[in-house]
Parts: sequence; C-alpha cells; structure tokens
Amino acid sequence: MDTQLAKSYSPTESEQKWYVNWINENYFAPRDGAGVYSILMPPPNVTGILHFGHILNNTLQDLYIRRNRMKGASSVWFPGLDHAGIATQTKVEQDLRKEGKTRHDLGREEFLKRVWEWKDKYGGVILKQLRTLGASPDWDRTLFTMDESASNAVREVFIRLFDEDLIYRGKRIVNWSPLAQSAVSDEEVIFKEMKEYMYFLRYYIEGMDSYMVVATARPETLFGDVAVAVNPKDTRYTALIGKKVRVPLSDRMVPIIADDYADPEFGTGCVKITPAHDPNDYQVGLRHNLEAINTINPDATLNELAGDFKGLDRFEARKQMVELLKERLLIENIQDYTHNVGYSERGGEPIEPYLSDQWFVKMAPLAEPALKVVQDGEIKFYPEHWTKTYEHWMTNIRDWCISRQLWWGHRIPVYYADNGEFTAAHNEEEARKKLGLNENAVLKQDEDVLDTWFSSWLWPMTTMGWLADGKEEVTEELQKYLPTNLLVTGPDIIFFWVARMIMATLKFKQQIPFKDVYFTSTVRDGKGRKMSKSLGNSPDPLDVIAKYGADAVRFTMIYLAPLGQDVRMEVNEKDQDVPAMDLGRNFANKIWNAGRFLLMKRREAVSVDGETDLYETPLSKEQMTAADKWILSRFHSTIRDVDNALENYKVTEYSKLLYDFIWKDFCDWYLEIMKAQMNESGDIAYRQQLSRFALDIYDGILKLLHPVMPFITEELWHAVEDRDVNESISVSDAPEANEENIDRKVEENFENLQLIVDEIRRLRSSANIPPSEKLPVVMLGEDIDALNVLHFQKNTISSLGRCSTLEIGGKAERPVQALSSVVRGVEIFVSLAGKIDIEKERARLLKEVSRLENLIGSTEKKLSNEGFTSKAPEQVITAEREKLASMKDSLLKTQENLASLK
RNA sequence: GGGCGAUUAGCUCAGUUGGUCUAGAGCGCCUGCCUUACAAGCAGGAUGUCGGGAGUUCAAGUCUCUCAUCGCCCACCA
Repeated sequence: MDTQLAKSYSPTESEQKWYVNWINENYFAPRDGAGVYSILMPPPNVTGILHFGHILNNTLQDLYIRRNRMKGASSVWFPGLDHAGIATQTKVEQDLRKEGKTRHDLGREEFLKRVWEWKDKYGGVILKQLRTLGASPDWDRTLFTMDESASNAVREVFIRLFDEDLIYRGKRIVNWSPLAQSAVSDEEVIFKEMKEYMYFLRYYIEGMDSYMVVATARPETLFGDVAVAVNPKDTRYTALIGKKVRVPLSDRMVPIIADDYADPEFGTGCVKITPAHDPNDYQVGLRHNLEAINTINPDATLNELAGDFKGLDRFEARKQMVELLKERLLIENIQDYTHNVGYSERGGEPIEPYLSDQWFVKMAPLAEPALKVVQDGEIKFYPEHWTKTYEHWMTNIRDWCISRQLWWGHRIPVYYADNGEFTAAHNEEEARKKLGLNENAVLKQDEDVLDTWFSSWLWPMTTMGWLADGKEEVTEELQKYLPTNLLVTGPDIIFFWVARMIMATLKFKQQIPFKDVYFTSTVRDGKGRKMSKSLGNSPDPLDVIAKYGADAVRFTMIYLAPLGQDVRMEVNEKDQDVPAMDLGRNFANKIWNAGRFLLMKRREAVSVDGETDLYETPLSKEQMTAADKWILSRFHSTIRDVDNALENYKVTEYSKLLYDFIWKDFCDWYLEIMKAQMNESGDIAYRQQLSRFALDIYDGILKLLHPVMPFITEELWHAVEDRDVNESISVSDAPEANEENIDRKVEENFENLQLIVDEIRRLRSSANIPPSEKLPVVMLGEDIDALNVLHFQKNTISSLGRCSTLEIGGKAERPVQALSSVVRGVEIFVSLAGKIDIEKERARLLKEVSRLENLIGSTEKKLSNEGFTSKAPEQVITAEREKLASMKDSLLKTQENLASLK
C-alpha cells in the first residue's frame, strides 16, 4: 500500500506501467470460468491510423470484454488486421512513384515483395495505438487477412462456391475505377450531386433532311452508340421506328428502336443507346441483340474508335467534342443539368461504367437464410432500426463483383486452359484433373485478385482457425466461441461486412456469427461535420490521450455516445484540442481524490493504536447509521441499474449512473457525512470499521468503473489496499447486486434529510453566509416520528448544514430574527440575529406563497375533475391528495412565518 | 423517388412501458467560498410556449396524424 497519493492523478505513467503488467501477466488471454464470451474486432486496415471512430468503437468492445472477464466468463477478444487491397496497393504505388517507377516496372512478384516489406515496416501501427487506449484483446491471436491460414480458407471457399455454381464469370458493366484500373463493388461507389450540362444532339435521319434530338449528359460516349431508343407508346416517333440515324461526328448509321426504357417525359423522349458505357443501355442492348462497342480505355482515355479524340481523357474529350459539335451545328441546345455522379470511394475520381469480364457471387441463395436469422431475432441489432435497412438490402440484393484488377490480394484460384475452358482449383495439378487434361497441359492462372471483403466475410471463422490448413473444419475455438456474443461496428459497413459475415457463416458453418450487433455512432465535430483529416477537424487521439489520459478519453466518449445517435464533440482546430474531455479528466480526478481521502481516513483510524485486526469485523446493521444504510442501498441499486443498462447496450446510461453515484451520492454526501461520523466517535474500533465499510464500497466502485476506466481503477485498487503487483482488478470479481441491501424506505428517509440540509444551505446562501460562519438552527413540526428521525441524525445535519447549535422540536421555540422555510411539514429556522434583511426575506416568502398558491390551485382543479378521480389509478390520486395536503400545510406555515417577520 | 433518424436551457445531450415531470445533467453564465480529499473543487442561483399544428386520453416531452427544418442510407432517367 502506498502511504500517500499525489494531489492529482497523472495518467501517463500509470497507463504505461499497468499495460505492460497486464501483458506480462497475460490477463487478456481467456481464463477458465463460468460461461464464455467473445468479440471479433473489426480488423482495421493495415494502412490505418487511429481516429476518434476507432476510439469509440474499441472502447465499447473493451468495455464489454473487460466486464465479462470480471464476471468470470472465459473471454476472448479476437484482434486482427485487414490487408485492404486497394488502399494498401495505392500507398505502395505512391512510394514507388517517388522513385519514378510504377508497379509494372517491378513486375508482379517484385511488387508484392515491396508490399509485404511495407506491411512489415509500417503496417499495423493502429494495433500498437490501440494499446495506448488500453484495449485488451488477446494479442496472441492476431490474424492478418493475408496470413497463410486465412488465405487457405479464402481459396477453399472460392472453390466450393465455384463448384456449387454460386460463383460465376461474366461480362458485365461494372463500376470501374480508372485510377486503380480495377473494378470496384457497388458499395465502393459514392454518389455526389454534380452540376453539369445536358446536351441535346442532332441525329440526322437516313434519307431525310430532318433529325432527331437526343439528350445526353455524356456526349463523349457517342462513338459507342448502337441505337436510338424511343418509347413504343410515344406517338411522336412511331413513324420513325425501324429507320436509321447517323451518329454525330461519325459515319455510322444506327437503328431507331422501340423500348420501354425510353421515357417520353424525359428530355426529348429519345435516348441514345451505348451498351458498353451505361448499365441501363447494356440491358437494352441485350434485349435488342445490339453490339456493345467499347470506346474507352481502362485509364478512361478514349480509344481508337474515337478517331481524332483518341487518347484524350474522357472529360477533355467531352469538351473538345462539344466544341466540334457546336461548330458543325449538331447541338440543338445545352441546358444546366444537376444529377448524381458516382465517385470511387478510394481514389475519389468519377467511376466509369465499364464493360468487362468479372467474377461474381450469386447472392440471392445466401441472402435468404441471412435475412431470416435477423428477422427472427436470432441476431439482434442495436439500435434495432438498422434491421430495416438490412432487410431492404437483403431483399433487393444484387450479385457481388469480387474480382479486382489489382496485385495485392488473394489471387483468384482459377486456371484457364488453351481451349478457353477453366475451373477453380487448389493448384494446377488439381485443375488439370478437373478439366480432364493431361499433366503436360499448359494452364494460366487468373490474373485478378479478390475483393478485400472476400476475406473479411470469413472473419468469424478464420479468426478461430477454420480451414487454416484448407481442411480443418472444426477447431476448439470454433466450438467454444462461435457464435460470438457481440460485434461492434459502424453502420456504414452493414452491407460490406456485417451482412456478408452472416451469409458466409450460415453457409459454411450453419451458425450465426454473432448474437448482438452494436452499431456505433458517427463521431462529428461541433458543427456536425464528420471528423476527417482533410477538414482538419480530427485531432490525433494519441495527442488527446496524452493530454487528458486514456481513461478520461474513454469515459468521455462513452458518456457522450448514446446508442443510435451521432456524437458531437467540439473541436478546437487551432490547438487540435477536444475540450469535452474535461468531463472525463475531472471525473478521474474526483475518483482519485476520493481514494486519497479514504486512504487518509484509514491511516488516521489505524494510527491510533495500530490495531488493524479490528477491520475484520464488519459494521453490523445495528451499528449502521441511516447514512450508512443509505449509501449501501444506493450502491446496490446502482450495481443493479448498471447491469441492466449494459445488458441493453445503454452505455451512456451506465456511465451516467456511475458518474452520478460516485460524484453526488458517494463524494458529495456520503464522504461528507463520514467525516462527521468519524469525528463524533471516539471508539477506535468503530472508526476502523467505518473506514473499512467505506473502502469496501469504494472497492466496488472501482470494479464497476474498471471496464471503462481500466488504468486509474487499477492504480487505485493497488493504492488503497495492500495488494501484490501481479494481482489485477481486471480479473477480480465484478460486484453483484444484493437485493437485501436495497431498501426503498431507507433511501426515502435519507432523501428527506437531503432536502432539509439543502434548505438550510439555501437559506444561508440567500443571505450570503460563508461556510466558515456557523449559525443556530431550529426545526419544528407536528410529526413526532419525522422529528425523531431527524433527531437521530442531528450531528450529521448539523455538520452538513454548518449549524452552531441545532434544536429539533420539543421545547425549542421559534426564533425571532430568522430565515424560515418549510420542507415536508418541518419548519426550518436559521437564526440571523441582527443581520437579517427583512425586506429581502419578506419578498422571498411572498414569492414562495404565490408559488404554493398556484400549485394548490392546479392540484385542486385536477382533483375536482371527475374524469380524473374516476379513471386515474388509485395510487396516482392518493399521491395527488397527499401532495395537496402537504402544500397546504407549507402554505399555512409560510404565511405564519411571513406574519411574524419583524 | 424510397427508407431511417433527429428537433427538449446559450451549447452538447438524458428523459424505459403516457401519471412522483413543479422537465434533468454536463459545459457556459451569475453569487458566495482556499469549509481539515479534490479550485480539475465546494455551496447556492438564473435560463425551457419539450420544432409548429391537430388528434387520442381524466392525464402527452412521452402515443397517432400532419407540416417544417436538419442529418444519414438506398436507388438513380439518358
């Protein structure tokens, strides 16, 4: 036991000390216990850097894993890292560019070597940063999605799905990222509203002098036009169907076709059909057996079919083509046009709809069972309303484009023979067998890699060793920890990841991956903007932790992040500060000082004769004062409420419960009362017992708080008791609510005392009396029992109310020069002989009289309403009547006091 | 276009099944205090037509409808 605590808590030192200790003692590994509990950490990108979203997310996970660890469950938090295909490849390519090289200069193998080197050197910084936050995953289980074990599972899954015809290859219009020169999934496209132009182009009709006007926002694609469509019901154009028109700036003649896709209301009712460059046009093309002419290169420049415009970037080409069209009088009109344009989530450049061969997963068969488990409540979402979003997506699901034209990722295990046949296999040998080829046949493996999420969706299984060698179906971990208990993640990846994990785990393990999903709030700045690097409104959490302490940051985040609501935190951009963190910092300091105080009192109690063994005798019920019973009752009801809040993922409530209990009940009231109780008793044994009693509650407070504030609670847990360094609060037993200690009556009695003390303080304060000046106080009333209770707590009231003398009922007389008030039938007089400001006091009492009169009026009105008295429940009416009686009594007494004021 | 969420004190937000709500907390503001753990503190105080309107009910911040404003998600017509 430390003999003394510093005046305030300094986090940095103790954070480092205890984290090292936790690691050394291996406290994050599961221990045998009652029940199991597990959480999968959403693997951060290997390129990731800690931001406030991570702070919130990981604090939540840590809170739950720590709590369950303390509840005795064998608990594992599975950590890991995502290889993040595009993000990582881009990063390494940027580095290469500084050397004036591209990935093609190095070649695939050499390039991948560079990526791995980069990964070993810079990757996974975020996992180290998580330690600063105090996160307690079982680090020994850290999995990287490109680890051999994960790759084995990915390959096996691909082959199984391929063999089941759930994976297929197809020519489709995909979202093409010209920067990455790869396909991306629908989920990786972000639509932005753009102000552009609608061009009305003239398509001259064959054999006629007239033209059709076709509206388009993308004139640069016109070399790919293969038709002009009109609606079959659109009588304006009926006569033209079947005729041909000339594509502007070219010699090509294309047919006028009838298709419902053309909307007579939109533009001119005529739409150009460019199957290779628009997903809708592609469908029209299929219906009418039209050729798809690709006029754009993978880097979004125009190809040789664009004639003079060949080699120009698509937007430059648009500009130049429009000029030429104007020159040749082929433009009827140009209008402002605001529409949504898809941008690449990663590269930020506009997505190009691009016709190419890609690999897809058939989603419908996988989605059906995945939808059911959520609808049936097997998997619960918090907040619940996300199930609607989930249902909507799952019922309108589209096939998932999983191929990426990148190098960094899991290579698609598909082998092509010379004859164009192909199959998925573990290796060439197996592929030859499957294709029925002889062993000398030359095969070529698919060049593409898989979407990053194709490994992420197996996360619940690969983290537990599933198919680590490509075969192992059942592992100890899978049997023990699947399904996991909780997934904490952002709602932004509900489709990317959450839905797909549910599908994959159901498909391959016939189990749900997790029971509860907690969708975190988005962290925003004071203006409601999402925190982002580019806006400069996202301070480095490590700096903030260094300034306030990890516990303070954790507590503040939890306190501010209600379930289902965004979190707003004022950010001071100038010094990159988050002032809200004061809340947690001040709270930590409060807890620290409460410990300091208790330690001091304990030393005082012990130092009298050094008899420590008396501690072992607990304070008996008979010895307990009303205040002791009250704090014990409050403590146990807080435990109960905390359990409840956490079970329902109301973490904000959890933090508020503890904040209020510790600050208000324990520190403001109980510790102040304890001072009085210690002072008034000369009994050494009693003082030691009382100090023991308070410390026991304090010990429970630390434990309740530990999941959210791990460091300071560990520090204090060791500071206030004689404990071995190797012991840890993180594996101590969580306090349990004992209903026997919860006593509503005791709490109500104490609330009376609080009201009376409050009133004395208020009277003193109204006359600006400093705390150092003690005044005589008299209390009168008719209710003998109530006065007796107060009499019992005379010393406490006297101490808290700073009374020089305190007379309660009996022979006490109403003092003359006094401030007065009435609380629940008890009249309180604070003597202020000679110093009373009669006019001020009169005004105060008059105000009170009118307040009471108003309330009495409205309550009487309510009670005389027959609808109320006949329909409201009995106890509500009784409560109203009691309230009325009490107010009338107060009114009477206040009026008397007013009259006798001289 | 479809869906979801929000709107409560100057700011950030609590407020579970409608009745102890005479609507709370933190920050900020005002007053008095270095009262023997804590000035990162203690005690006290002021501030709200609970977004507007209508309805259900004896009773609405809470339930229903409607309007307004803001935010998010999905889809996307050239």
